[in-house]
Amino acid sequence: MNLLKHIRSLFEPVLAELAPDPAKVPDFVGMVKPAANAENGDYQANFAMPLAKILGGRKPQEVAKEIVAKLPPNDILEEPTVAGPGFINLRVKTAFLAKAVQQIAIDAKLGVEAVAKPKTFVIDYSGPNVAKPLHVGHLRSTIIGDALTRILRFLGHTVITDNHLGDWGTQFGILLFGYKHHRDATAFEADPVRELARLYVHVRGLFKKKDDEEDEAPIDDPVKQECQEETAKLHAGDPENVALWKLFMPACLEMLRPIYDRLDVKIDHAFGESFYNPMLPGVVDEMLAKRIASVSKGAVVIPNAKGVIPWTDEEMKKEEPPAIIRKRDGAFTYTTTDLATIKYRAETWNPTTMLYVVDARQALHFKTLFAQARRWGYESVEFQHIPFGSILGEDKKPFQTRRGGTLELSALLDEAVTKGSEKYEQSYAERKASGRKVPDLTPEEKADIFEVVGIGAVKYADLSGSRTSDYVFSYDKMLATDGNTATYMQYAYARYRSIFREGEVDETRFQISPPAVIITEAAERALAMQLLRFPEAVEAAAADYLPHLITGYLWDLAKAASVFYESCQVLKAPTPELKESRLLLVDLVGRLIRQALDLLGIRTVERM
RNA sequence: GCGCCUGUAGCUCAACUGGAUAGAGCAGCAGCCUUCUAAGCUGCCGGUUGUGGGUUCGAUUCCCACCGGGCGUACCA
Repeated sequence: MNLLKHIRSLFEPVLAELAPDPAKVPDFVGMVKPAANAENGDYQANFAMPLAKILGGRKPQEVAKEIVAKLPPNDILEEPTVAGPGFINLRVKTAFLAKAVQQIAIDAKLGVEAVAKPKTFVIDYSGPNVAKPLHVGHLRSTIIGDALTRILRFLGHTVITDNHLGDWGTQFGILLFGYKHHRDATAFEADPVRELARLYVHVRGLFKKKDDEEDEAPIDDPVKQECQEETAKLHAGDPENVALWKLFMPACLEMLRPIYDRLDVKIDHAFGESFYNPMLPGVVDEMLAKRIASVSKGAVVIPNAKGVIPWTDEEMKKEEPPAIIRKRDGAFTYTTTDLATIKYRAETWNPTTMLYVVDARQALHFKTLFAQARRWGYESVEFQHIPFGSILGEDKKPFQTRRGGTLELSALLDEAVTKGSEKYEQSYAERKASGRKVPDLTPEEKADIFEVVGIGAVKYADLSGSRTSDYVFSYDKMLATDGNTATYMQYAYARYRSIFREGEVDETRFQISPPAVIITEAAERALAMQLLRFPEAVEAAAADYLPHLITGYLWDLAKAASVFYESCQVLKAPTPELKESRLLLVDLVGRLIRQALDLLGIRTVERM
């Protein structure tokens, strides 16, 4: 049950009666919100002020009082109070809280209801180039895309994920060149994945570097030119190169496996660029036939989002550029591939919505693409670019290795796991030395903790900031044990879980027959309130594709749980009934932390 | 030039999309362990929300101008 929605629905009939324009009622209903300040209650309604104005300058306080008086009888809210310029302060009845908390205990989804009208989403994310290791640039797309997938599915939507692989690009030229000139035949036979990875790195090493800071070779680099020729031959259908491409592909896909496994990311499909390659001429023909595309300067272009193709130099300065779908030399572009992809996805899965979790820098590309795809015949599909900011180093410059190259994702994760393990071991030793309780852990359990903590830290850091802004990557900050971090949540989880071991309590029984919830202390009430807000957080996160609303919820939950845990004894509670009630609260905190982290793709451990 | 994003405490970030006295964490200061895991908790200090206008009962949020930062601007993806 979504408590906020529930309360809003109480006001709806009253507002419908009062508001002159029925179309405005949902806006007013939406002005019931969580209280900004807990001293003012649990929720607050802010619609009296604007409503008073519409009603011809009545006094807001009077309007507020009238609404309160007309509120239907219910067992949810205490008598609302009117304060300040006309705020209506709402306090949920404690008895209702207690009952509602008991109810979510038997719900596997902890109060989150399936949406009334499930949508079908196709989500495009991650999109690595095969034959090339994943690097830091793929991190955000992969993590955010995976989190959104989990969140939308949790709400009951159908989500189809499709990894738009770069499997037809210049990186294959590098492999083809390497295979032809530098391969170790026995090594390839024994382990093609490893040998191809070696060849890729080896050939990249043969490129002349522009300077030490850049990973790019100059255009006139002889090795690079040969690689490009190999790519061109592949695209032209050269039998030898096509055969080699087919030979390489399974190994290339295999190279991606470990990193996705490690990130706990599963993507349903992987229709890459190569899959769409045969469809590209048809796309261009169709666009020309429908008179959407035109020939400009030897290339075939589609108009910008405003439907304009700038022709003169003057226009080009003012207008957004068109998008090229066939270059002067006859080659197609990624816009062409994206159009073919839209067509295929629309025809195959008939989705309501297509999401593209892609770097904010490609905003213009998607703006143009979506506008023309609508004209092309897909106006009923909701297209959404889900942009995100760049990852910056602590120097505020694009995140790179110390030597300036792009950092491989596996190395980044290794570093996070290593740093996490060092911190953990140090803390573990200190805790033990000062006589505190620490769990006895096998080396395997410890290794698992390090992995869970390290990967979790990277993901949580990425997801906890607002999606659209750039974020500064810092191992120290993400692995901090205090503050809004994965480590903090994971530790809190382990701590609360330990109560059941300590008290030899089988907490699984709470899911079948939860005890009555007794709320006496302020900390218990505040925690109960927070336990019930999970649906609000999940629904808000899904509505705007903002995972950080879930980390925000987690943080609020964790703080409420801390206060409760410090001020209320659980195992030594004054009465058996209170002990049961508090055990249930602790169990729910644990389940909520685990579930919320799971929606973000982050794991927990039972002991740490 | 045009367009998009961005500017909040010393640092890293929030602020539920227009609501009440702008909140957290770190850093700094002062406290809490004969233990339900102290990787924890409590309190204090810290702000002209880049600047100046406007819209209105009310602006960090919306509009305009300016300043600073980032990114994008047709044959790479």
